[in-house]
Amino acid sequence: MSITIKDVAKLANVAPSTVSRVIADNPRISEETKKRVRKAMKELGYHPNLIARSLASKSTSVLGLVMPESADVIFQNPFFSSVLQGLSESAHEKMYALQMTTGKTKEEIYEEVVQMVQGGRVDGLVLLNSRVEDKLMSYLMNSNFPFVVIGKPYKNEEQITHIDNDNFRAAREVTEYLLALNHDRIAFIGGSLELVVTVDRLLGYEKALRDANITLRDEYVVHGEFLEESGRGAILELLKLDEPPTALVVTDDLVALGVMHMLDEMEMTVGKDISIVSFNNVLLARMAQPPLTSIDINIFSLGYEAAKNVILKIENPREPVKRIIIPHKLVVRSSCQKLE
Amino acid sequence: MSITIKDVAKLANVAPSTVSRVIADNPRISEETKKRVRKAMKELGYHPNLIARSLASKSTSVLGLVMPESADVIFQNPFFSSVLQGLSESAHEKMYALQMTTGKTKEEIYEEVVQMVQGGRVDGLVLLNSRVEDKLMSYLMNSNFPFVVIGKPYKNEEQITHIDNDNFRAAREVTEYLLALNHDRIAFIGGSLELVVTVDRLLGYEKALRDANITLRDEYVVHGEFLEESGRGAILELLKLDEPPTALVVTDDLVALGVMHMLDEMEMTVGKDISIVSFNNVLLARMAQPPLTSIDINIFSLGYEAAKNVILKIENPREPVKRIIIPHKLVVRSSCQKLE
DNA sequence: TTGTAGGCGTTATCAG
DNA sequence: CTGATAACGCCTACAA
Repeated sequence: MSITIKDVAKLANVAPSTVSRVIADNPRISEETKKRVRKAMKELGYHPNLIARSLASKSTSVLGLVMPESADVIFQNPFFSSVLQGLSESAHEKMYALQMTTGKTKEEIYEEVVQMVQGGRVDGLVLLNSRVEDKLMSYLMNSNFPFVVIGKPYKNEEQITHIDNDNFRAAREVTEYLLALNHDRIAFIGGSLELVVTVDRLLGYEKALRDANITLRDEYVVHGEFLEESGRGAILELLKLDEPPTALVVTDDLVALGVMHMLDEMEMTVGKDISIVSFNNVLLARMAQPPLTSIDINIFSLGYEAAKNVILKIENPREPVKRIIIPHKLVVRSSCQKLE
Repeated sequence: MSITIKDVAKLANVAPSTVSRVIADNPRISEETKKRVRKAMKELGYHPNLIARSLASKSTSVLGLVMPESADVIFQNPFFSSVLQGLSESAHEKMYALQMTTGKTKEEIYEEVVQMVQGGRVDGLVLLNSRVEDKLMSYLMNSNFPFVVIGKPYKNEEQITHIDNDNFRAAREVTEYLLALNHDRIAFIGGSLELVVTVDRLLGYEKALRDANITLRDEYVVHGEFLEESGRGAILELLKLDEPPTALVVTDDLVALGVMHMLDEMEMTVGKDISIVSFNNVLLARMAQPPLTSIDINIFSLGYEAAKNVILKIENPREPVKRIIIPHKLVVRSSCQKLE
């Protein structure tokens, strides 16, 4: 039997409602009684029952994090940790707690989210939008529940607040970087095409080539998972070609690492025999051998801004829809060489 | 205004309490009314209010994850992702949600935990026990609240259920492995000595040397953070010695990577000029150049068993204290060489 | 400035 | 097998 507001009230010789008001720091309570009540709280070691409070006030101060389907892939990627760190820091500043979904399939996650939302367990959601997630988003839009997505929503882009990089431009820039190094046989190794981020980056790559009057070749574009394994398969295909590429745009550091490993087994030297640029600039990029030139997309900020913006939405339901673009930056290391 | 149990009751022509019983699948309700009630729930799109349920039943089906202080270090380490994945999977199987602390300092985290516990927000806790955390643990023990720790508690080991590896033995084994390769100048690069895991591994290392009749040298033992940077500083010190070590036992893959990087800059070849074994066997170990020989400590299982065992404690308050040892395994790759 | 009373949506206890 | 009714602990009109 734990200490309730009534126990405090009794000890302080006031009504329970007064105690409640003191907790909320209601200005209409005299300083004197506030002091008395606070003393009683201390004495009894009182801590408010957050559940009861939530029930009465219909708000929880909890943020939900919706993991993408096939979460095992994301758990492997350092990207996730950094987003989480950003979310955590932001949530903490605004005194929100963080709760995450644990489901694996799309259906499980959908059910979990509905439970969270209808069950009143969270005040808002951050979607780690990986796959196209139609059903879930339309549900949330219809129920008018506060949420933001990290990445670009597959559709209804104009009606959903989202935090993203300008992936199109970033990809164009890295490709132009390679072009400036005199490469013209540049291949693209991407994640699943179901992901908007992959598409954006692919388009940026294509745009840069087209602007440079270089014909696009289908054989130069391959796809896989955001995992190290997929990099290995991809590179094999590319090197079998009659005119193998001299440079690679890889959409993820982890994949790039797989590529490099494979290349190494084939006795090709990255930064000499072949050039690589990749995306995300996680710790691995710096630690790779040779260190990878990579686009830093500021992952922490993606998370930080995401949490900040759901909270904005929660606290002001008429907060406008926003599209927040986190800046990126090319970090040049030594995985690329200038061609003569 | 959302659908409540009363609305369902009205539509199904029963009392609210009956609806509640149907939700709980109480066997004393006739199949027929169950069917009727369920139909009504479907029709109205009813979802139970979990907050209200929690208030009435005094249980939340939520697990709390207590992050270590200075969480930024752990966020950088792939170790964390894997533990989280294990926790998530286990929690999901038992239909528990997962909520994590977001505080940064020891004090903030303590306050957060007290709020969670007294506030009734979680049914149990998993402590990612990094630093010595006296105050928090004694609070939890005194309040008799269900919790387990991942790693070995600094004290009260016999009274706290914890999930750990046999780090002493693991360290002894890797050291013996190096000894078998004819190394006798073996150094130890460890994380903070405040961490029990570091101490255990150091002791194992020392034991192996002593058993082999090799004198311990203080200069051969250096410490840092569980971060890549600390590896760099550590190795510099060691190589300045008159008799620099020929082999290194490093307590974390990330640190080992830092070491390797530094070594590389100094034009020393790992696996030839110097041998390295490390701990954890995260993805990076496999991807390193050369691939790192590392002790696989089965991180996923640490998380999985942790969640499983708090839940056991929650559901049976008289569950005995347990010490669960997750098996480890030396994964030999190519970072070590046999000395002639 | 403070107290009273009703309600938040469930579950649990007791009757019947 | 089912229905009232009283908690659960807090918040918030409305009164005083």
